[in-house]
Amino acid sequence: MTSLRADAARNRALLLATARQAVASGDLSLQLNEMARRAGMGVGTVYRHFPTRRALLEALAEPAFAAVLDGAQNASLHDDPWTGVEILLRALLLQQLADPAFAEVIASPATDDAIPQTTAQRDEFTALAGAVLARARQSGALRPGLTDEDLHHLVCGTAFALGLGPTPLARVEAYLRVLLDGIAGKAE
Amino acid sequence: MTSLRADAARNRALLLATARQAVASGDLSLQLNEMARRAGMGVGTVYRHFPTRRALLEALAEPAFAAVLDGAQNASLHDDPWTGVEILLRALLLQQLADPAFAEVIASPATDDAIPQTTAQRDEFTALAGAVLARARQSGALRPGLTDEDLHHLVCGTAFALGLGPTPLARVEAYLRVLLDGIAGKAE
DNA sequence: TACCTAACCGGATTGACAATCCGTTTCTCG
DNA sequence: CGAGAAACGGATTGTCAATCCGGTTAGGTA
Repeated sequence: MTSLRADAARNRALLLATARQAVASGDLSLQLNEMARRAGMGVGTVYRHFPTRRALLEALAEPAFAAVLDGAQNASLHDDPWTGVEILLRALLLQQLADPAFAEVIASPATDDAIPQTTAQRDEFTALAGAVLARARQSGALRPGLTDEDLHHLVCGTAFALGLGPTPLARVEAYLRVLLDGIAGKAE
Repeated sequence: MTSLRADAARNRALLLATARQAVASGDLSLQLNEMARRAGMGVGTVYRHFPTRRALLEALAEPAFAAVLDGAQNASLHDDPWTGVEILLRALLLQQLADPAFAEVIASPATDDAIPQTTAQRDEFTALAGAVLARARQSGALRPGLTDEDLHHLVCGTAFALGLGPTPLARVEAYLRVLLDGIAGKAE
């Protein structure tokens, strides 16, 4: 099952490219019928590769997810615990702005019907972020009383807030500063 | 137009009650066909009263909107500018948690097809909130560089973040503190 | 009360879209 | 090259939003 048939692989790639372009042009609806039309293939083909809109969404989000994992890795390697938190949260936030598909995936809870890739990435992220946050908490840089989950939610909320404005990228640093100042421990 | 015919008024009220119950039970989809079925009336009746899902949504949000206006009024009357901001933001946040319909309305931009009631409430809120925030800015209690719109978005983002967790109401104060600390001026 | 008309009601119908199913075509391996 | 597995395509079915118009009712008037 590891290797798809040649035509299947071609169609899958074409489909992903088509979907990515749709998302890039602001259409996050990812109507599978429409994707089939644009990619010039039958509806059945689309549904075989991605049984649901969500499956397609998760496949699209995969690279952004990988980028965040890189960021989390960096964060955990940095000497200063608080700087680690900054790096982690900035990476998570920036990727959500860069890729709306990723934003939707990361904001929704893990489900059993997620594709394996996504589940694995999510687990790895939880572990890495957990380490970064634990260290910061230990050092007193992080306000007590906020769980890892709280912080995850707050970053997603910040991405949502940015999305309400006309030029999210122009305001990232401002909103990020609000968040960081808000979650910092008093000892900072 | 000020006074509906008796049957029309009755149906409108019944419809609103049905929709409110649907929202309260966690169904925010507000499918107008479904509302008609549950309220025991024809689809046409529903569509005459509320031509679109959004019209119904805005009608539902009206009381919550009024409550926020009250809160904003209070905020503007309080002596301390920063306390005014706290009151304002807490009211805005709490109403979003209490009424998902209101949350959706307040998070989306003003549109021309909004019902007059909503437009009026939105305008009044903008003015009231603007006064509260201007005073706080003047006093240095508010971090510079954040517009009224930014703050509006940040509150909506916080509501969104709370909605990602299982028990929003239990974490309101924690998240609100993060937000307030984040937007406070250094002179606080 | 009896009538008239504007306002309102209801649900059959149309249109758009998601999702499935299966006969046909294409690939791959021996 | 031939057989069988895998993938393709699109007709079809089911669901839901939204419209349209013939039938019904409220409420004013004489």
